[in-house]
Amino acid sequence: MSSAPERATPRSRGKAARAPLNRDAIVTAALAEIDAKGLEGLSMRRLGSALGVEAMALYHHFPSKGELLDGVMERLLAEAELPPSGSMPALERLRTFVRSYRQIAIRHPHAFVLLAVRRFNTEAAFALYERILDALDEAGFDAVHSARLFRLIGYYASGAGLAEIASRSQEPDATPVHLETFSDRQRFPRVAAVARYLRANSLDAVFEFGLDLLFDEIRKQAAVGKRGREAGSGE
Amino acid sequence: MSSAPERATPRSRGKAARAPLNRDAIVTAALAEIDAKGLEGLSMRRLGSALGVEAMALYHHFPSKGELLDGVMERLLAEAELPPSGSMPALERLRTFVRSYRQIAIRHPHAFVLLAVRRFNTEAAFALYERILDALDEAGFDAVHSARLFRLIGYYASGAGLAEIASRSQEPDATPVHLETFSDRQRFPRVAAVARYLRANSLDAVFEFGLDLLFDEIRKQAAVGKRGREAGSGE
DNA sequence: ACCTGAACACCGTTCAAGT
DNA sequence: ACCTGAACACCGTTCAAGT
Repeated sequence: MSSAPERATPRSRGKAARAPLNRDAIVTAALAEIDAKGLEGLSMRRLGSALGVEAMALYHHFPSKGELLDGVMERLLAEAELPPSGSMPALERLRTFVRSYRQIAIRHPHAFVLLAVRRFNTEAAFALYERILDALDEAGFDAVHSARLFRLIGYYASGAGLAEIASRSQEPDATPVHLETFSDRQRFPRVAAVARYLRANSLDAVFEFGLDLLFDEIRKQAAVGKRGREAGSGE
Repeated sequence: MSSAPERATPRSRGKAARAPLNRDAIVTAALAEIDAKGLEGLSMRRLGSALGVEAMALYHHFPSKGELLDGVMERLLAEAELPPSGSMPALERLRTFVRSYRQIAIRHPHAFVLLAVRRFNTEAAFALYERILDALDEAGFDAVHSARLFRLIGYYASGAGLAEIASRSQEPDATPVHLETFSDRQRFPRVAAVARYLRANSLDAVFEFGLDLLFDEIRKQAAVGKRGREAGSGE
């Protein structure tokens, strides 16, 4: 989805007649590059030549690689789905959000690391925060509990996404022991016994289990103690 | 506390009379470098000169920077505390583990990212898995539920650790909007209302809240449905 | 306004050589 | 066995210059 970069001239096929760059087009190319070659595979020089331009041209649109990566984060975040108020109960909307957040990791395993590691400091991130906190408010939670559940949901979504990446992708330069194929029953019998349920193809079930557990508890909290149940050590 | 690197000669003070390098000493220096200057600040060249050696000497002990980073991960993991069986109830031991895992993030904010982003493929990681799964077994869970709770606990621990990093450290190259000082009540009123409970100094309370919520639910599962309650879609 | 070219100060890693 | 030196193929970014 999201905005397609507009081509100014109809004759933009040779690199001579290229339309002028813009931030959207650069972010699109950067995400494609990361998806294809990994986060380490993105360099300003390679990105430039993918766009038919010298690397230094990019600095006219982004002051640094860091801000370009923030742009990629915003693009990823735009793939998160939080249904509008009224379409379904608040907690169901949040559940949908967490599911869609995990899907970002599955669709963009290399780029998702950015969401886990870099600060969310962009406008789009704050707009998303606002909507999540709105849903928690709608579910009846006060500021203290909204903050706590916001964090809890975030921890789970982030951890689940990272687990997808770790389970499905291979770090080529790492020590060669693999959970997927693990079977040393002598030394790690418990790991061997459980390994088959830890594999990547079990992650869907594991994720839904955890999500149910979390939201069951959240629902209970919403029904019982919400609004005004102070619980110390706020600041 | 882990092994101190042995100095072979008593007269090792000039760089001429340096004791021969070993993996432990290199990992110690690498972690110190990461703690001091961040993950991007670690280069084989700088690490070499910190050890009084050419960068290329390190390749005699580690085949690549990736395997060195695996060594740093093992060192970090050694700081995780999982009390021995019998010292306290199994679920309390796991709770202690999650708390200590978060402390790794607080002590080593830059290096912790490695634990979140790289695969755990080392011996030490598998040994830790084994002990966690042992505790879950002791608490009465079968293989399916052990796997699910193993993941759930991992997601929470990982997410909580990353939140510590994101909240406390500053990415200098990022877009300059900060939650810590946020107060745009016009555009993001809910964020503004909750911001004070999302700040870094609230994270202790938030973490303990989530931990209680998680382990309350885990305890209930252990009491009721454990051992043999199959729940579909295993493989 | 938008982009280029050269340069600066770096990277990880290979490879042959030294002791 | 352990380390060095030179080299290769890269980096992000600055700066002056071009159109």
